[in-house]
Amino acid sequence: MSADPALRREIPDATVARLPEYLRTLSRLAEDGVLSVSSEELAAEVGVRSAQLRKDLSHLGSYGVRGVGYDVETLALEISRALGLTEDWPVAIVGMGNLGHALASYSGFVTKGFRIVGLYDDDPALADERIVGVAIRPLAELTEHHAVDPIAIGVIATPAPAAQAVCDALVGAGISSILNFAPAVLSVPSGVDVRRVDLSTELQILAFHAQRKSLAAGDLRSAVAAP
Amino acid sequence: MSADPALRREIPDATVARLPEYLRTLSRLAEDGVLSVSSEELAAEVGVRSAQLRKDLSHLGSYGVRGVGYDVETLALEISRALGLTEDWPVAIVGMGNLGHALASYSGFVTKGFRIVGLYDDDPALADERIVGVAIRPLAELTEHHAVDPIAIGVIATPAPAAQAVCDALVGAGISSILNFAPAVLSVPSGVDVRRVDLSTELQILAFHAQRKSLAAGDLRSAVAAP
DNA sequence: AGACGTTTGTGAACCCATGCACAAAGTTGA
DNA sequence: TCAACTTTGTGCATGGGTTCACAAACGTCT
Repeated sequence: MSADPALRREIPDATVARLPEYLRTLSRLAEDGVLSVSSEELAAEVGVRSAQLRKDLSHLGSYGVRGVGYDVETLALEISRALGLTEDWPVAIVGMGNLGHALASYSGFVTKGFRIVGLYDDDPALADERIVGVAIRPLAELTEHHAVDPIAIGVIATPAPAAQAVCDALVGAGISSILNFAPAVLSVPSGVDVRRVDLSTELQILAFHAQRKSLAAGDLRSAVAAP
Repeated sequence: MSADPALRREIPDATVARLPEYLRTLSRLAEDGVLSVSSEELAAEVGVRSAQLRKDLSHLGSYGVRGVGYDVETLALEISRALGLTEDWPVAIVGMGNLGHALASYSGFVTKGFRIVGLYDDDPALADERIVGVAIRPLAELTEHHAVDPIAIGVIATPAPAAQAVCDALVGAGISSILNFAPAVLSVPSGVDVRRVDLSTELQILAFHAQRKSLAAGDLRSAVAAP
């Protein structure tokens, strides 16, 4: 009777960030032949509180059955729909160094919905190499390519100094969703969505906590000062 | 007169997550010969509000000068200290497929403080290959290696099904900081710190927002229901 | 020396996210 | 059919994080 809440209500960012994890776990359960899960069980698998899981799911609609739990198949489908994975998302990768190669051949990349349609690099040494059936082309051909076969998401896998120029090229071609692996802050017009994945940032955060642990563990060299 | 606040106070997680970005930007400014920045300028570079930057920095101590700003060199050093980057962090990578290779040769990896001391993979085809001067060894040698030349951080770059076993091996050897690139939730004893980086999660979040944008942009097919 | 302009550091208000606890709703079994 | 049990969906309280706004502190200029 009521419209799909995923299209009408606002889904909090924190929830959206967890939906892929729920979906992945549900897919695994489905493969294992599990038909139904309770919020308690699923939450335990994913590593969150059951109340949080239920509240997250409530933002997409009411797909559970009280006293029973959630149908695995149905819930997976509804999360896929909410995330937009029932559509097809053509992806282009710019920068085919080590990281670009790894991304292009990463199997998890090709999972539902995502499809690599373009690989770009200006290095002539890479020209016309093919990865997963897609040729590597110079970046200048991006706009032309995009006009023929539209790209929804651009992935930047270049060194940091080139990232802003590549980003400008992507935005200029009309791409408004960008995943940036370069350690650089990109400035983009409003309406363009950038997410950054940064290895060294993650390492530094780990280092911070490791340092905290080692200091807490009775390393009294640091107790330099007193009141 | 007072002790280093970084060692006495608690630094919020949200702040810690931003410190690497501040540090990177400060390093770039230092290279460009900039001696001093205001919170307003630095915040603009990083893409945060100046009040947030000041509050973040206030957690490490009081290193600014009112009416002037922050000394670039000093602030970079203090952030490095807070993050623990004045120490040396030996890193091991497990899983030398495409991603492992890319990580090992990633230049940003070797930046201050981090040093690759071990590469592991059980595939005999990779045995004794060397990357950046480090040999690839079978995972069974991890514990022995760790005893001789301690490893602070373990990086998991294997396929998802192998991730938990690798994680158990790392934890068993005594490593308590883990960076996980496999799309799997790892269960670890308390005291072990795991951070996950997942490409397909990031893509799915982008897809969600892209879908939202296209729905909002006058795509009225979806306006199915009305009161 | 003193007034003025600038910028930091932080108290206070707001906002979002998490976790608790329970009523509502469904199933199962007698 | 009805009672007992299970599990969802959610109102409410709690806690962190972000932003505002301003007093305190510093340099500069006269």
